[in-house]
Order: sequence, then structure tokens, then C-alpha cells
Amino acid sequence: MSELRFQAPKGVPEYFPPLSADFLTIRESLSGPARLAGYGYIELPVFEDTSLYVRGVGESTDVVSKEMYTFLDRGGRSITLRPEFTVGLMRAVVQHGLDRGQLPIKLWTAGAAFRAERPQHGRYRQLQQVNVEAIGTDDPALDAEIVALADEGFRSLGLTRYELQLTSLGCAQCRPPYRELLLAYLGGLDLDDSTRERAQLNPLRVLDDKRPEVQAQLAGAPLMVNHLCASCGVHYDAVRQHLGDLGVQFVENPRMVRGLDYYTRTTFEFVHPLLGAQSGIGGGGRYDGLMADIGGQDLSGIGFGLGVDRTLLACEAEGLTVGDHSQCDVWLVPIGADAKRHLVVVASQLRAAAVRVDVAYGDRSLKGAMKGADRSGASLAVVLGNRDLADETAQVKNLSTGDQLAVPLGDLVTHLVDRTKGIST
RNA sequence: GUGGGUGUAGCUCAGCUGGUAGAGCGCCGCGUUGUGGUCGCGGAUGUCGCGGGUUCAAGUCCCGUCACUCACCCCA
Repeated sequence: MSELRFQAPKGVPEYFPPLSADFLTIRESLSGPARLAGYGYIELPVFEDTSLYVRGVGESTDVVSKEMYTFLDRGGRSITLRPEFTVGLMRAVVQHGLDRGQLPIKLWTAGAAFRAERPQHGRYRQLQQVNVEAIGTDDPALDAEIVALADEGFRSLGLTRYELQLTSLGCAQCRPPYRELLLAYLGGLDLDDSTRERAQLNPLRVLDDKRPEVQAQLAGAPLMVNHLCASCGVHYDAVRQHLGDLGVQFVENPRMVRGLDYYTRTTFEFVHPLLGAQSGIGGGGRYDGLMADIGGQDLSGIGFGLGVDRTLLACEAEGLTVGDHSQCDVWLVPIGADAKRHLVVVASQLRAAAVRVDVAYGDRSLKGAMKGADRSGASLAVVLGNRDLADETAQVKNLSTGDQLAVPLGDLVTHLVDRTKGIST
């Protein structure tokens, strides 16, 4: 026996039955709406050249400056585990020339991203996301579609307590002058050193400081939404109108800030009130300069990332069980070696017919095997022993009613298929 | 990364002012002959996160460390 005791790396969530069933359901549900809207799946690498993220996400962001998992590979290249999806996806679009076909390019992906933050409930070093992106069209109706797809993902799980926040961050024309305005305003405030530093790096970020004493000073701060250029204003109006048409509930939060430098114009975030400090369950927005920034043509883009881990926590917080926690529908109980040989084959045949089935392996007592049936969540149990083999029948028991009937062995598979497919017998 | 809290069986936790560990749930078995969920009875399982120190003696005190957690920060 080894005295070593290994632990999972710090800050990494692990999911196993029965909770893992909810995890899978959530990932399917969050990507479901996009799959119905013409978005195709793209499989991306988990790591990229470090310089891609520095360039795309922005050197001044916390994500790049202190949260990346960066290392040298065996060829001496600097590699970084992806801290988010959008930049790598844009790189792939440019590299493979997807931007030379019909626009918009609609893609979705899912998987793990990595950030070396101090872990907390809902803040993990390996985090699971579903990402959806639409590239090459700056139609505000497409902005609304993206926002609505994210909203529909959460709604389809039965979540009701979250809030969708929306704002516009302006564009390359109107943001720089606004930034100067804000900087000047912040310069006149009484702020501590680290906040002052933050203001120099990215003044917008000071706007959503949570400390009341800071918020009090920000009451009169200039807001981006009041300084949008004409085209950004028109765009924002249209997005809100489309969302209204779609019946998507949202609140405007002009102080919302995103930590990635590439965001422009429409920007949104889904916030859940029951999750404490890590309340953002999803967010996204436009990134109109990103593709050009990483060396592609100058196409616009909009997309979102939804947090699977946090959505799971949100479901728990709302008391929702979204996954199927049963292990199988049919549970086979053999008594004796002959019966086991027979039922093992039956199990294989049922699986071929897409029936979820398990066998009470291990030669357990009938009592123990039936206990297993109960715990498996199966609705039907089949008992087969020498007595039954002799008259060529099997006992099929309905585990919720307790009713049991003898079924001829020759009919057993079709009988079970019919029963589990909802055809009454 | 900064500051606080916690860390005892698989899970949720109890262990007062230091004297070599408990409950509930779960798990396993039994309640005679081939049947689960309820009930009754019985049973197994702990490097008391890890390492050091103080002490005749530490789960209980001290230091360190790791992990989780709360807030900040950040964000999914």
C-alpha cells in the first residue's frame, strides 16, 4: 500500500454521477438553441501561441497579465492554455479561410478554459464553457439573435431567477474620446493607489467597483451610453427594439464592464443573484476590431460564453434537477450460471435496440440484486432462474407498481423494447 | 494576488476547559424456502487534511503547509 495520497490540482471541479448527468444536460441545453439557428460546431485546440492571447485579449487585461497558464513546450515555444474561446476561434477562422465564404460565419464550441485565479465557489482554474459566435455581419438583428440564444439556453433549463444586463461600449470612434472624459473625471476623485492604477490601465473598469464609498463618488461619472456616436446609437436602439420584439427581458446596466479588451458596442451579461460574488453565469458582446487585430480582414463579430459550472450551481440554487439520474430502464437479475449466460445476451440485444439496461453482476442474492434494481432507477426488472428456464419464461416486474408477469423467453426482448418505448402491454 | 473562516467515517456533522473517537444518512448482512422501495436487528469503514512543536498525554494548544470556503479583485 502506498502512502502517497494524490489530490486533484487546485481549483479544478470534478463531476461524477449523479451530478454529472446534470452537467451533461446543461452543456447540451446551452448549445441547443444555437444548433437550431444554423451554427456549426468547431473543434479548437486547448492551447495556442501565447502571443495570440496577448494580442487578442489585450495586454492590460487581468486575464493576460496575471491569469494565464503559460509554459514553454519542448521546442521552446511559449504556449498558453486557452483562457477564453473567442480569440482562438477567430484565429482558426482566419487561418482556414472560413471568412472567405458566405457571411455571417456561425460557429459554436464547448470545452474547458483555464485561468490561474484564486479559486472560490464558482470560480475555477479549469472552467467549462459553451461558446457561440457570429462573424462578419454587424446587423443589430443578429446581435439580438445572439443574446436571445443565450437567454433561451438558460430558460430551457428552467432557470428563472437570473437577470440579463445590457449595454453598449461604443466603437473605435466614440470610445477614445469618452475614455478621456472619464479619465479626467476619475482624476478628480479621492481614490486609493490600486484603484488609481486600475483607472490608468482601463478607466471603464473602475465604474463597477463594488465598494460603496467608491460608488458614491461615481454617481456623477460620465457614461458611455450617453456618449455613443451616431451609428453606435442607432445600432444600440435597434438591438433593444429587436430584443423587445423577441420578448427577451433585460435591464440596462450602463456601468457594466467586461474584462476583455476586444468588446465593442453591444455587450451583455447574465447575472444570477443566488451565486454570491461569482454571479456571472454567462456574457458576451461585439468584438468588431478583433479579427483585424490578429491579422485577418476587418470583419465584425459577436458572440457569448456561457459558464457550464456556474449554470450548474445556479440550477442547484434554484432547486432544479435537470439531468436524468437513473442509470438504466431495465435491470436484469440472473439466478444461476445458465440464467446469467442467457441474460447477458438479452442485455446486449436490448442495447442494440437502444434500451438502457444493466445486469446484476456478481452473483448477488436475489434480495440484494433487487435492491440494486431499485437503486438503478430502472422501471422494469427481469428475474430469470432455473425454474423459469424450465418453462421458458422470464419474470418481468414493474418496479413502481410491483406487478409481475411471466413472459415467454422468445418474446422477452421485443416485450421489453415495447414496454420501455412507452407501448403498453 | 490581498484579507478572513473552515478542514473529524463515502456524505452532513457532534466531540466542553488536552487523557489514544461518536451520531444520522449511506454501505454490507440478517428477518428460513426465488423479489426491491418501508420497518426491525446486526456489522464494516477513520493516517481526526498534511508536517513539525509544546506536553507524561493532542482531534483538542502553537507554528508551518495544503485544500476548501467568504469578501475584495476578476470573470464563466
